[in-house]
Amino acid sequence: MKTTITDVAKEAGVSMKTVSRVLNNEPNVAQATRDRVMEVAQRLQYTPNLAARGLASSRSYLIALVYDNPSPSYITNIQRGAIEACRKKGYHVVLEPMSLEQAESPDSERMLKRLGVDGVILTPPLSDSIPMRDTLRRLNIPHVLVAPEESGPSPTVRMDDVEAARQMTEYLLGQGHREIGFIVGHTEHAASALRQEGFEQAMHAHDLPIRGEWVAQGDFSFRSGVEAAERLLKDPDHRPTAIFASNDDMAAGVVSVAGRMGLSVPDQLSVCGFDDTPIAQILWPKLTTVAQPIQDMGRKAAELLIDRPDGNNPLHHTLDFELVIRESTRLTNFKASA
Amino acid sequence: MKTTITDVAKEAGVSMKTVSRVLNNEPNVAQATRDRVMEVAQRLQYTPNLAARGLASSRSYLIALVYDNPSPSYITNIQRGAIEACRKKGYHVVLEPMSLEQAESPDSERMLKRLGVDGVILTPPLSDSIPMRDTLRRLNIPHVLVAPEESGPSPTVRMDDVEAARQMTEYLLGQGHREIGFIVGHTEHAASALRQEGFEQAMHAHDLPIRGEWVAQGDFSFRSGVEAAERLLKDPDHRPTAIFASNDDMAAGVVSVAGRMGLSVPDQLSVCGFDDTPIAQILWPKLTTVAQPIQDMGRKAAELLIDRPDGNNPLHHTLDFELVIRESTRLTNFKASA
DNA sequence: CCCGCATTTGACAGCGCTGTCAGTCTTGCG
DNA sequence: CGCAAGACTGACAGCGCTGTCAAATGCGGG
Repeated sequence: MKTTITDVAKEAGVSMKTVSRVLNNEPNVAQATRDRVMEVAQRLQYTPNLAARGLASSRSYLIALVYDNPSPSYITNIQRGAIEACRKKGYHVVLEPMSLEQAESPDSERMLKRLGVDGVILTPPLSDSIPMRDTLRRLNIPHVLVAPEESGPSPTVRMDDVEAARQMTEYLLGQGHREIGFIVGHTEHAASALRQEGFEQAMHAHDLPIRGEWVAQGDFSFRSGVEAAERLLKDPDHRPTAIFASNDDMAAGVVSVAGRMGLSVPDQLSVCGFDDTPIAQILWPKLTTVAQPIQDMGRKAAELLIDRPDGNNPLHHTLDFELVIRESTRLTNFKASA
Repeated sequence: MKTTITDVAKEAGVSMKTVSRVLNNEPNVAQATRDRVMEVAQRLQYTPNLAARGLASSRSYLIALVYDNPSPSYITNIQRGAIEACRKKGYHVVLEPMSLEQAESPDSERMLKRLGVDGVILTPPLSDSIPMRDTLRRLNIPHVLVAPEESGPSPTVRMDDVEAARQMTEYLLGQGHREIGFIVGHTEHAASALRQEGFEQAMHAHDLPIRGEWVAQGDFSFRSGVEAAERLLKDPDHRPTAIFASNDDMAAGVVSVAGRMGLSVPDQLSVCGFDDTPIAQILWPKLTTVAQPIQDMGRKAAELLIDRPDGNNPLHHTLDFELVIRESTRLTNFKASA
């Protein structure tokens, strides 16, 4: 037998509406009444019915997480953060994975309308999709982008990819490396270009050339890291002393190739990644990388959706990253010989 | 402006109820009427409102995924499968992570009641929690356990952990290994004991002793794998020729320790894991492991929840695993010397 | 002691849909 | 040709809650 708001109202000797007010923390309820209602609700184990609430108030208390991200650790972290924020406010997270093509087709519109979610969190690369964003705007669904760039009018939660890549490169330079290979990420992810940009900024700042043969294209997958590394390291007489991969999976690929080639990491080759996924700590040697505040981004995104900040608050939020120096990078040997 | 069922009804010249019938695939609608309604619904881009539906029919079209699982790849796979099944039937997946303690506290009850989900998928180790299962039964919420054992009246989707571990051990034995170390998984997971059981069955079948000093306790984490491996391999004069870890993360720990000790895998030490997580392919050498049909389990679980099979169908479903032989295991060298 | 205002409370409609049940229209068959 | 058993359709109530607006209450100053 479910307890309804009517039961609570009767038991507490007030109207349904008053109970509703108490439960929604609305003002203009006498403290005594409030306490009494709370006590009764507690005692009767009353739980409001989400569907009814949603129907009456046209809010669903549902936040959709829309993503097309193959990295389990990335999305579980976003999920964790979003759920954490939602829990506090009585919201729930529903999952709506969606390929880029789907997202840009009319399908996506139906899915979103049907559920009637109160907000949508979009993660890369969907957050870079203009059609997707347009659809959301047209449907008038509040949304927050987890995206590397602040583009357009939608609120964004981001990390400074350029700066992070710049600092990492600076670190490598500080370790004496001059011959640095770079592996670019998936072209569909806006972050890829930004990380590359950061890398190039640092190189330029030190008047170092960007050599075409030491920049390889990858796609964020381990396999692509392997292939890129094979290309970067194929000439024994002319190898970079360090390789900066745009994410950890590709860095793992580099480490793997180095191992196969008998190159010791970090003694003969420094390797660093980006993201600080679990693999960074499992790899041997442990990977130097950039820790993204992914969970915080998920949390922040959900918070922005729930307590819809009024115009005065900033639209875009940049969270802090952290360079994590582990064992896969070290002072270059070749410095002395120069 | 939202289109409601009334709009469609008017436009099609039928009653709301008939529209409802068409949309829910109920019988007893003339084909001509059905077609006309469908056409209109399509044209008006009508999408039923979930909340209203839920309120009227006391179904929410929501399936909750309740989990307390630290492995991103495991839960994303379960998610993938569940979502796939839900999509087909117009259901959605909401995430309710929950620690074991939470699950066994009254908190969980409120969360579940509040949402009013149509079903719950429970993954290990929550699926082994009696209080959690009791709560669900008491609340009369249909649920499916993704669990290694068929215990109790709740439908279960599982994999035969004992048999898988037995076969993997048989494989090692077939490769000539006799001195096999085993790393047990997290004690809270029922699967741990089952995998150990499978290992022991195979050993017994070959009249081989289970040596206490070659069975180490782990907790499914990389770190615990490292510690276990250090213990298993500490005596240079008395080492196992193969180590069977109860999951891939721990196996990765073993590989890492072997590397540090200068033991070549698989030449001097064969290592195998369990689960076939992404790391198994990233590791060098690639890990021999057991591929669990995790995504299929998620799908199956959701399907069972949605098309509530009547009593005649089997309650418990066992899906097939697969031994994945990669590069981390090989014929033992020591066989010849014996 | 009464009035105006702010605070607190409640009555009621209705959100968009589906369950129930009664009504109408076919059809098959004696 | 008539009638019962279906096939099909619609009217209506109401799911459990909140928004609106009106009513009641309390309080301080004239």
